[in-house]
Amino acid sequence: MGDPADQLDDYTSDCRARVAFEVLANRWDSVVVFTIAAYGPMRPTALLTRIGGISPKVLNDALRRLEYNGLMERRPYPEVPPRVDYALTEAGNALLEPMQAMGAWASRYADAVLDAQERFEVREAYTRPGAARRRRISLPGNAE
Amino acid sequence: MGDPADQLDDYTSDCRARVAFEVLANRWDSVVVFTIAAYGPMRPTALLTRIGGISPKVLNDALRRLEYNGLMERRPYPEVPPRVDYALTEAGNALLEPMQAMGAWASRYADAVLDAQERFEVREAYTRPGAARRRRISLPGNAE
DNA sequence: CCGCATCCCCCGCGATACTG
DNA sequence: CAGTATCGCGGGGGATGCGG
Repeated sequence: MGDPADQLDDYTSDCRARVAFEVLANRWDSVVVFTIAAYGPMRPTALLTRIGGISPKVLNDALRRLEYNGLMERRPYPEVPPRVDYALTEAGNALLEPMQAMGAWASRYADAVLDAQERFEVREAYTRPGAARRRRISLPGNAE
Repeated sequence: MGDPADQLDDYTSDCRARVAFEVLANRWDSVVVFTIAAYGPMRPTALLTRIGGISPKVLNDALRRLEYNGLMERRPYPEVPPRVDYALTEAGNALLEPMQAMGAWASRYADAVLDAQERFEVREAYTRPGAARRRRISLPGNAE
């Protein structure tokens, strides 16, 4: 864990390291993983209320994608009414620690990011009046 | 760094931790950050050849987005022909360690991810013949 | 050499409505 | 309750061409 170049071939040749970011690249995937890591296997409805602000369809998309990527296991029970829950796989569990490292970075630098966006927009408005809007990072307190 | 619930409020309330993933959510952003972390400030053309497989336009998009998010600093020189280079900010540098943690996970589990995708598709072909194609993680050795 | 302007495609998000 | 079917929208990836 010293020289960044140690992992560099992972990017320039076959980019293996990128896999870690791609499996969490979508908006809700990391939220779902983290929630289940914190509370254990959960049913979709529980996730809906626990997370908040996510629709059933989008949650289902996320769960299937996580299953597809091997981070989550779907566990259906042969009952009626239907019951299912989702649990982390070994790979999903192993991802938790790196995710916490990213989270620690965020709690330290999230304000810096938002400030940078703010200053960038001011600067751009001055030098390029007609500039296209950029994609801000959307936080609940951030909503327009 | 023990209980995942310690960071959980970051997700359910204002989702601060998500910022860390959003700033690297796009395909090339992590590659660019990592390359510059390894080799120091670089000019766009150098990045183009070093990284490979990325077009000038897409690289420029990535650089501007990274600048917008406060991870990179654009440093133009008043010369002709024009010269520019990009360097990591403090926030960008601080991101390197968490990124390496993610990279370590990837080198351990990337194959598991690809296997999971493979098995998922086989399973799905059996139970849902008309299923829509899913978005595979694209690696150079992976290209169709 | 830098990077902007276009154009196209794909896909995730989100809302809504419906079935077993 | 779990999951699917649609539809619209927005935005990134990629290719190409132009201008400072």
